[in-house]
Amino acid sequence: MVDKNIRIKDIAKLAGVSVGTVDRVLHNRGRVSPEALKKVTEVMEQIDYKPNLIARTLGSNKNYRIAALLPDPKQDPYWAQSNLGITQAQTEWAQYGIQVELFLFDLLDKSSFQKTAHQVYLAKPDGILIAPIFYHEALPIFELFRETDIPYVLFNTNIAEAAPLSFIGQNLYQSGRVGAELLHFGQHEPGTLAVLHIDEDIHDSVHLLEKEKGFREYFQDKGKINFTIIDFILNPKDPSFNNQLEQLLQDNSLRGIFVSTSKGTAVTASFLEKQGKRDIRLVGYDILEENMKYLKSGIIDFLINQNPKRQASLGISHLVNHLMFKKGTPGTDLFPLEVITQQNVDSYLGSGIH
Amino acid sequence: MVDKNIRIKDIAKLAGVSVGTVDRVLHNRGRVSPEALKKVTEVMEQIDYKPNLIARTLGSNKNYRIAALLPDPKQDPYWAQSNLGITQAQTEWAQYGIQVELFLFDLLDKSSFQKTAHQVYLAKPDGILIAPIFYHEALPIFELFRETDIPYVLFNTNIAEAAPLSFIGQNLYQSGRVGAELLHFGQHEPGTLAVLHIDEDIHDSVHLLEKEKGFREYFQDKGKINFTIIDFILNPKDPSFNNQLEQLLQDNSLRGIFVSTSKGTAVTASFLEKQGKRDIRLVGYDILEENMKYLKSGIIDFLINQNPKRQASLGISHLVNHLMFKKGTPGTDLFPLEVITQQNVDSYLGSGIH
DNA sequence: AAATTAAATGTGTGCGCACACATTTTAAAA
DNA sequence: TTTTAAAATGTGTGCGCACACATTTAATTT
Repeated sequence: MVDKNIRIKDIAKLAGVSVGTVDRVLHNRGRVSPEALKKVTEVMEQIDYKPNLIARTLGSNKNYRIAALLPDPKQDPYWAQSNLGITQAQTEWAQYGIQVELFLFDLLDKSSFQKTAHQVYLAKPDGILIAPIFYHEALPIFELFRETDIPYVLFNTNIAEAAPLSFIGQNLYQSGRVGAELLHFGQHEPGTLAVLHIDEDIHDSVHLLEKEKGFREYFQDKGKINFTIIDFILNPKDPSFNNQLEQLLQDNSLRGIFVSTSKGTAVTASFLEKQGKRDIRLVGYDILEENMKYLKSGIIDFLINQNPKRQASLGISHLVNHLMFKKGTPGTDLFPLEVITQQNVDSYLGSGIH
Repeated sequence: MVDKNIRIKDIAKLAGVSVGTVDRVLHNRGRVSPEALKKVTEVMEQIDYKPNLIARTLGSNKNYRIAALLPDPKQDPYWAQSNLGITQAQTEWAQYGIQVELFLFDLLDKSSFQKTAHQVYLAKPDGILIAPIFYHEALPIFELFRETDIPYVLFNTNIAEAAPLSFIGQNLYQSGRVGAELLHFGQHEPGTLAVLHIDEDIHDSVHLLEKEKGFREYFQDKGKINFTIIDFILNPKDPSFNNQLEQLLQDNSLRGIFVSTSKGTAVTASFLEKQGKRDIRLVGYDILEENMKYLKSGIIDFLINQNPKRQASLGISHLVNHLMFKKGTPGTDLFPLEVITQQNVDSYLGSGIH
């Protein structure tokens, strides 16, 4: 038997007050005399009290409702992954009185985002997880959330002005640099490198351009002037989409393509396969079913994993930590820029936690 | 307010017995009549009861002692990382009455391993985390542990006959394949590829040869006969060590080197730097301080991260889950084969969980 | 049938905390 | 000074579970 951890009761005894008073000081609920406050804080300074989070949760037997606001998973396999992460977190925390309500909006419709966000507001949840992919529409929503003092966690897309409880995502600039590095690696011949932003909507152009910035600056820093970098913003729904890609392939000095979106990666890979262009290096995003197929067949060379599933599940966990355990959460949680190859992709599929 | 989770009390009411009886059934402590047992199990089958793990820990207010058996962290930065993971887990769980005792042995001395393992046995801990790097010496130790019914978790090195609570580590064969892939990538010229096993002791030769097997089979599967693969087992303490490496570099068809150990990676990188050989691709293991330096300067091209820190901390967590929460743990927890590059290495340093 | 023992079942307490509520102390008003 | 209100402090209960212990019931023995 070793020295047990210090309890509230111990602090109370040391300070010569009751547990109630200590409790009031700890949670600054007021109704404490200056003298009592002084005595308790003095003890607290000497002893480093770590509340038993397990007992805390049990003691305050509350039920929390968390709202998750994200694009409809049916529209995009990327968001389907995010949704999976939320479902996973949901079942994990269900037994502790945490319920997660899904609020889905149309990926291609800004007004749908606004409308659904308002529904979240009206539902008055205890915490919110949000993927704010529409910058301008999101700003007033955050104002709303702040008014009601509901803590909110951002994931996937960061918005500087949001001031959330925490942001979970990746460093997009650095992500672009990694993409550049992977395209550049072992390329000895000079030539052209293309950056493709393939999206049905231009909503997160800022988002994508951040990656491109990193991509370009990588080469600037390397001082490699023997590569010409070109970029395109393409809409796969556009009738001229295929033509545009074909035109790109006309350039037979084309060495590699960096696609900034997960969906675009599969589209480009499919196109390259049909054209029989196996010598052009392709770097894209995320371990989606389709991407994995092309990775294994060698069309895609590298994927950068954004880990949407874990981003979402960790977002819920952060809210739970904040609400239930009253634990501090990191302001920003930047995920590693995981490089996925043909040979290591399977090792990423197994365990969910990593 | 939603439907709360089912409690033991609820099951008792449904089965028409007392909570004590349900408790006895749940933990099969015996002293239950066949009829009562039947009634309870019937209810249990209909209702899927999930015990409140939080209340469980609080209820059985036990203190657990966990022993961690691993090489002395002072001998090797790799094991220093493992040790860090243990320290981290230690502080995380300390407030819940979990204490972790370190048992360190000499990395180069098998008898030291045996002796220290015996000390662990005599200490009679409630759980054991062990890095069984000496195969033959470890086998009888496991026998001992099994006799006393102390649960033990293996990390770093897997031993098929060990039958542990769980193993935490990586698929070494696949790791070798990833190494091969990274060496092969973008190599158009035929030439020689070297596999280097650099270790002061040959203890985990099996361990290392598994990586080499994966490495070789990668090329066999690709049908690439334009690469000659050679391998060396080297001891950095050997006076002829430098000579042997120099001889290797004589071969100017040498395209790349795959080093199977983390320490060996730094040693090789240092050698290549001194020789001014920047055109030879180098793939090694782990984000150690020294390796990072060579990665950033471009001597090392890729590192495969074994994540010793997380392996160790997760090992402790698994034991805690087993002992304290009575949760099931996965029999094997294979970590992803993380590919570390110049551009993504920093993203791995920040957050500890990932 | 009463006494003894064993098996089965039920009850009560505490883990550390949060929070409602009771009680005491102090200050302000009558 | 007594009454009333407000502020400060203390006490008690429950969260869900594990586990020790008390009680009841059944099976043996005397």
